[in-house]
Amino acid sequence: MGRPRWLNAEEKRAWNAFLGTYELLNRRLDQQLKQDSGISHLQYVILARLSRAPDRELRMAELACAVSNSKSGLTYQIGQLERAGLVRRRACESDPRAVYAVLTDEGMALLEQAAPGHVALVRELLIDVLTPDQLHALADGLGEANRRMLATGDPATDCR
Amino acid sequence: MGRPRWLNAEEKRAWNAFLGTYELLNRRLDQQLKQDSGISHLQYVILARLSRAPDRELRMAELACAVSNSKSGLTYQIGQLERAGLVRRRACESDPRAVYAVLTDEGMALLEQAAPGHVALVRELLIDVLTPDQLHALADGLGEANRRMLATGDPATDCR
DNA sequence: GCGACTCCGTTCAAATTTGAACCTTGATCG
DNA sequence: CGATCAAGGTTCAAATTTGAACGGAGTCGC
Repeated sequence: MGRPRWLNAEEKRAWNAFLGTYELLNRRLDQQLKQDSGISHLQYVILARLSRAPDRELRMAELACAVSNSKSGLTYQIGQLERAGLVRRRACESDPRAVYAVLTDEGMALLEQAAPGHVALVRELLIDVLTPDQLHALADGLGEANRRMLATGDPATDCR
Repeated sequence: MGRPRWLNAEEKRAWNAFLGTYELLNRRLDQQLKQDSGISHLQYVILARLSRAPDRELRMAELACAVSNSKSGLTYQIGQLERAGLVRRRACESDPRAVYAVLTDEGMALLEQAAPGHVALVRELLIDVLTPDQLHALADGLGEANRRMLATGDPATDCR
């Protein structure tokens, strides 16, 4: 391996924009969701993921992986959501070790109430700011980066 | 305002890829930096930002803004970095309220030691995965989103 | 000079995240 | 069977983040 290949100006620009956009965006989404619906962005993502699953339920490990969260982190969040009545835990009949997180009707209702404002903000702050070409490039490029990291991921490391 | 404009398939793809990539990437960078250099990704970003500043120093508020962090969060991190000898606080002579965070020689040395591996991983996981067109689109698109959020930001809200 | 504001950075308690350790089963192999 | 190892979730303590105060100074208009 030779000398480190530093980032050139455009690469730096892209990298900094990527980091900055995420931080800013995540914070705005968090604030809006908390204010309007009393849940965090992470909780929204969890509820949304469950709502798309068959029977609106998913196993803990699978859900953790789907929202790029750790096992223990998910245990905590599901605990919060359960206390709020938005999610319910269900034991798996075939495998005693497994636990399903199930979206309740209340959870679905909250999600439907929160979604319009959330999506509108995502549009305003990111999606609608991009040109169609940029949107496409972002979907392709980041999609590929995503795929590679998932493929490379140390499987022992929580899927994270 | 009419019915909510939901995200179409490509928009969803872009949005999910964006969120997922950040989560995965940030975690990998964190692990690598902790393992190789004993600092978190956030701490790396702070040190790196300081290293680029005139006299390697920046005021707390400015630094907080530059790394998209909260004031109290930065106070904490600078405390940690100071304990480790990587950063030092300096009072401002002209304004008694102001505090400068200064990168020490040790901090600079650590940064220089950490940088090659860090940059290599950023390349491997993101930059080098993108085509030149995608890189350009990302820099432009996310740069613009970034700019707008900074412009829109409630100035009272910590600059976050 | 006074009052009303704002800015700067810190402090504090509460909420969340992290990572390792742990407890239960499954699965696999002799 | 019995041993070993991996998988699935939870628990726990420690580290970090959050957001709302707070205290001390500047600033501005009057």
